[in-house]
Amino acid sequence: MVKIADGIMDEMSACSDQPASLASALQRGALFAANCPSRTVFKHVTSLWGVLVLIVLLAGTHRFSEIRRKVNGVSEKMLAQTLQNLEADGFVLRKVYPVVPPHVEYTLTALGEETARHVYALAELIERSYPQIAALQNAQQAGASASR
Amino acid sequence: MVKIADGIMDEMSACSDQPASLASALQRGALFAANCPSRTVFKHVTSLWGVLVLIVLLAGTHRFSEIRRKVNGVSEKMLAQTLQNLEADGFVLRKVYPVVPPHVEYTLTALGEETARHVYALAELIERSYPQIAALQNAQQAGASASR
DNA sequence: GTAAGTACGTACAAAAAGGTGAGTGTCATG
DNA sequence: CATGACACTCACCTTTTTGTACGTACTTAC
Repeated sequence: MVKIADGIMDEMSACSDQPASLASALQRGALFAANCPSRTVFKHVTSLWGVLVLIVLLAGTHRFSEIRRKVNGVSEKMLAQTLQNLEADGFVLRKVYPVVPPHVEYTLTALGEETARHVYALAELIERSYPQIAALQNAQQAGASASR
Repeated sequence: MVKIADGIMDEMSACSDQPASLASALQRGALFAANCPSRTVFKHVTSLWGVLVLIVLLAGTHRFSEIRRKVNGVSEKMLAQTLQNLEADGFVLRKVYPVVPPHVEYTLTALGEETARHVYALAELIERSYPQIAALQNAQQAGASASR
């Protein structure tokens, strides 16, 4: 087994509730402790809509309704919320042109692009291996129905 | 801007509801279409508990309560559910020893290890860049309160 | 003049996720 | 002899997330 996870493991006990002395630990995040702010950021990028938006924006700047058309099934409300979160976290840049039919453009920041590439790699891996997964699930289902 | 997202973009219109002729397209997943099964798998690995469990298991085989102790804040119910999902998707292997105090071990499969490495890379990136993100959010908050 | 597009905000309702506390059966420890 | 550990499961409840439908302010197209 790999041992690369030991580093992040040591941060587990960080991120407690004491306000004064542990401020730097809090700043660093520490995904493993409960009630940690970095968990929120993580949820923003790994939520389904967050992921899909990041992947769309990896192809270049888009307008609101362009994203909406590409990401099938997202409601306007959810898309607006997702984009606001990603903007607040510094992953996307929002540029408003004060013209009469509103025109807003969304672009990835440097951090957003790096994040999106990781997310994209993960999405691609799952897409690639989905046939195996589906086959496994069918096999398990068949086995379950055979055993009852 | 990068153009690597164009490949997955072409799959957007796949994954429709027709049962017969598009079975192979359905098998391939196509994360971008609505109501697609690969979205479910994706949600399993990118949910907060899913992520943390994968990272813990990257360090090696663990028992149920070991995982629970390492992943702060997870309830027994959620952990059981998460592990069942990951097992059904073929990311973790569950090995039961039929001994008198129950003994169950969880290990990553090959697919699970590959996935976990991607997830871990993403988590590490966010952890690393969290200080910047927090600083940005504080700056935005300060700007907002200054403007009102 | 009516519809549609643009980029959202808001109110309400539905659905999903998550927490809580109990119970299972056996054994080791105090 | 009572408690706790083990690995869960179940029923019930609360919280969070998400969807739906509508409104906005203005313009272009039919």
